Amino acid sequence: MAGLREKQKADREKRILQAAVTRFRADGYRSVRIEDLAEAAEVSVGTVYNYYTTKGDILIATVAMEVEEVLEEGAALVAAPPHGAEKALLALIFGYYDHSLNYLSKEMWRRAMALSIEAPSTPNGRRYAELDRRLEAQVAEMIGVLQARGEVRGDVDPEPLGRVVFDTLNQAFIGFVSDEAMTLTTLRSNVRATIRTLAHLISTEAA
Amino acid sequence: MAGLREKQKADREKRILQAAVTRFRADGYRSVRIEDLAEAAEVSVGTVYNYYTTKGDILIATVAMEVEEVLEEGAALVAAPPHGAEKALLALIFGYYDHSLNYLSKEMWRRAMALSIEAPSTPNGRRYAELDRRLEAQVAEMIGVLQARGEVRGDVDPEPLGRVVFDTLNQAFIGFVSDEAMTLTTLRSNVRATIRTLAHLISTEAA
DNA sequence: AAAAAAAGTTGAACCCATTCACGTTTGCAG
DNA sequence: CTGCAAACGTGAATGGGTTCAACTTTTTTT
Repeated sequence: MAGLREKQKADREKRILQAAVTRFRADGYRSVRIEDLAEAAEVSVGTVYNYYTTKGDILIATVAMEVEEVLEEGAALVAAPPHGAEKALLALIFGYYDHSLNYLSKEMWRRAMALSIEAPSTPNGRRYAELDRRLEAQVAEMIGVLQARGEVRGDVDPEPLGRVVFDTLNQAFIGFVSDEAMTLTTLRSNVRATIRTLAHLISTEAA
Repeated sequence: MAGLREKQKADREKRILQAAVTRFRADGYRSVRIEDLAEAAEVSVGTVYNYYTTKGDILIATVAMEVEEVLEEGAALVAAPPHGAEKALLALIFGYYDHSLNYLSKEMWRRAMALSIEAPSTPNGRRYAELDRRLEAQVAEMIGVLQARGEVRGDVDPEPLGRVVFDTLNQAFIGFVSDEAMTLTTLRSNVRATIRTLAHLISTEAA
């Protein structure tokens, strides 16, 4: 299991990914050449391609790290959401947003999203789609919890609703990364307006 | 106005766009080289770049043609929507969908959408975003009409609701073009499920 | 109508992501 | 410990979008 070869492989992969996270953020995804990464990771260009099938693949790997963390934080929130549909949904969504620039720049997000649309059937595309699916499921799960608590109308199915909420937060996020000047504060405020309307519709009449 | 130079310019641009629509659909966006388009349009590679700043730009021009037509058809529907929120919204959305493959293949849509996300601040990206904005506004407009007719609850703002509906139909469409095997029938049925839930929430209680 | 300016065309050169034929290292059998 | 096979690393070559300096054509000026 832990032969020399295995160890070297793990080492090289880690060095490449590390170089990618650093350089992509520092110099921008586009302007980093594979040759730069190879140099920083002390391997050859060919070797980079031995570990990642495309440049975009390296990016997806870093996005995946980010989203995995976000999902974990989200799970904690879903276990005990704040009271009220609006507050609870916004807490979850803002958690996603606030975390989103930890490892990734807006440019990196744009490229990653573009990639997932453009090449959905590649391993990378599938991987990104899978992350989206899990985020969507988490939103639906939270709606289910709120429903069980009697804070959301019982006559709606959490699954399509989760999709609607996810599509909304996702599209707002695309708007955010598409505009270099937009702050997280503005993003939050944009999405709050939309979610408020939705929350109003699905809340039990108590409001 | 109609000097020789103007005429030649219009001619060349039309030939390039025509070549693009034809070749992109026939051979796939990716496998068509700029040199191919240049040859088909009887100009040089450099001239193609004189009319369109990137390959993606040529694509956006064809997408724009398609969406302009769709908006026109949509306007007719908005003027006199079918009765009931669900029916009316679905009629509008299905109109969009049914038209979508007239000039464009799924691959072309994927690339165009990816482009709009990846390069939102280029003229092309802006242009695509503008088309999205107009589609969204049209959905909101229809909701407004339904509200005026008393078929949609008066206590909701059509604008955020239009955004939610648009985000939903857009995301479903992305799912459609991401899966070469998916039929329009399946797309319709997917979106029907989600829109039904939304329509249920916003309809006047009469239901 | 000749000359100069303006506008547009051209295709070879450039840049990079990606590939691939070849060399090197590791694991393992004898 | 030796030698072979498999796995892996290497970097020069390839392909295609994009750029740009030189050349043509159209328009304007005199």
